[in-house]
Amino acid sequence: MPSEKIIRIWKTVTVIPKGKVASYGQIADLAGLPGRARLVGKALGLASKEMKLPWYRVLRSSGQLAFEKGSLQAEKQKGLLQQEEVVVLNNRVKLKDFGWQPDLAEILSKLKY
DNA sequence: GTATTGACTTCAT
DNA sequence: AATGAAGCCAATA
Repeated sequence: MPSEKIIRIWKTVTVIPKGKVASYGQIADLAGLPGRARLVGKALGLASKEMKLPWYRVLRSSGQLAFEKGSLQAEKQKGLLQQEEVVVLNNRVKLKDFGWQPDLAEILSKLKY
């Protein structure tokens, strides 16, 4: 069984709005796990199969996709993002344009601490 | 119990 | 812009 922390990360990822992206660190923070960016990556890795998570909306803090350019996963992620009108160029997204800026109400209503 | 490993981040070259 | 080192800490081994 996954730990509570992992579950919380999954829930948090679910809250990312369509057409927006968030960084691993940001998700960690929102999940109440500051400094646990790497755990977010691990959580997504566990969930990638079988679950319907918008894992592809999670990027590095730089806006870079977490996967190597040209990799199967990177291409797949790019396609999924573009399906949501998110522009991906040279393996990266402009956070200035697509970065998610959550407000407190949105988080509280969907996560329920 | 210690050691290594990350779908990371930040700061410093 | 591109590395690299250090920091991070739960999960694995």
